[in-house]
Amino acid sequence: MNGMPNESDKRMVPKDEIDSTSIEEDSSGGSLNGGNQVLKKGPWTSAEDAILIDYVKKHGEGNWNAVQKHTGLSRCGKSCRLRWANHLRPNLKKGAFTPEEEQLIIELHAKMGNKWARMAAHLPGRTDNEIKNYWNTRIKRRQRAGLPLYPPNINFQVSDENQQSKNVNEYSYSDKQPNELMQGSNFDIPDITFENFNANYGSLSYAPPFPDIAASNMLNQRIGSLHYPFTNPMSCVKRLRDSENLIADLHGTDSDGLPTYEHFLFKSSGKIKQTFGLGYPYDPAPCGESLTPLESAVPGSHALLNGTFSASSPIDGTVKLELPSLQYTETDGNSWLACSSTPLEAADTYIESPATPVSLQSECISPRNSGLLEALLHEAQTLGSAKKKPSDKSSSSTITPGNVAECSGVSISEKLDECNDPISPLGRSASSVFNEYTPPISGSSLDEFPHSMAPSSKYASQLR
DNA sequence: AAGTATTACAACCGCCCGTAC
DNA sequence: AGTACGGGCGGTTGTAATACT
Repeated sequence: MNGMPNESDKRMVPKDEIDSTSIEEDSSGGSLNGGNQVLKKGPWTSAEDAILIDYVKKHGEGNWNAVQKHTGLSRCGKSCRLRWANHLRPNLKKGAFTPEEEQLIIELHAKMGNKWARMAAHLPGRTDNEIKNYWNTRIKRRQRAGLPLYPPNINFQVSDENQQSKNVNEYSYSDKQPNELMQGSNFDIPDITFENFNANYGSLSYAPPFPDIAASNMLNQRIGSLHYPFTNPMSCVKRLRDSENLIADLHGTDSDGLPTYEHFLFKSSGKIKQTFGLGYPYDPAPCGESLTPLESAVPGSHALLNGTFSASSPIDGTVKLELPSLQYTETDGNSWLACSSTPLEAADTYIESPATPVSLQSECISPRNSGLLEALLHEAQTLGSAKKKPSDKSSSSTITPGNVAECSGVSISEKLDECNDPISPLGRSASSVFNEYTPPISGSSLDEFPHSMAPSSKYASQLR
């Protein structure tokens, strides 16, 4: 953003467009409209911009299809609308997002999910597209960094009216499309706040403790379908509840000192459950589908046992990954879930590259970025490296979904125990789970990655 | 230092949906 | 009911910047 030239100063203009002396003459990528006039596609020229601006000044916004008629502009109405909305309209704020804006985006995304336009309404001068692009790059960056999407101190506060009539166990989101629910009249955006976000700005501590990341990623991948489908808050809660049952099933109790999921996932209350259930029906594998704990861990009984996720066997008919509206795994920097990779990352691990190892090396902070995100990433890296140093034996530990491993000779369960996270939802249960369900593997680091287990080229490059 | 590969970002397009007529 | 239009969003592409060899 910062490094990019201002759109108005230096637009990307195809070569075949540069020499164009007339917009009417330019037919790059065009198509015929009803009047057999070639509608131009591709980047707008300054001349076109001027025409459009002039038109809007005279006629106002709207009726975009009339632009072509009135001005002779060889652009379809929609193209005019987008151009105006995203680039030409006044009060557009260009340039990098400020830390405050970044924070707000995170907060809004936690509330709304991928409702870019609605988010843009809260960010004066910003467009939905701009926010979307920002978010997508942020997602990618944080995925690679192994960081959770949301800061730990995100606080989900759901107003009472959001609880309404539904019991947390009653909701059904599998029979509704996301938009139906998101945009439905009954949908209320929960009050989500970043508790002490500003105060903690410089001391965010939600970064995954890196010595644990391998194990936790294995956890993701083993019992990890608990994580994978966490593409929406509701599913997350439900899955957490399922995982709670998992623990109970595996250990006969869910009360052996372990905090409830709500406890460490939400600072405020469990009210969130119902509301988000209405708002985020993206879960590809609704927990209500009565998967047994083991089935949850091994959807389709084949996805995880061999460590590979079969795209041909979507958990619930679709594996399309919706950007999560919430990542419940990161409410507490010390939480077990936070010490694991992000759900999205887990999902990515499954979907994008089943053999993807998870590197502990966080992406370096981009010098082109500044502000909140950088602070978060930097903090994560700092903490990660700090915690990684003392024992070092798990440094650079990587895992593959197909190989729940002993990293550097340390078993996963041991690593989990090392994690020794008192507030882990699984606590030692996690290691027990591993003991029960994970075969030993070898391999210890990304560098030592066997060729056959090498990450996809895409990820390999990203992990560099 | 130069060439190449990768990444980040901006911008556009296409599909879909809701609404108004 | 059908159509036109506006709007939302996911996906894709092109370019500049950066990293790597």
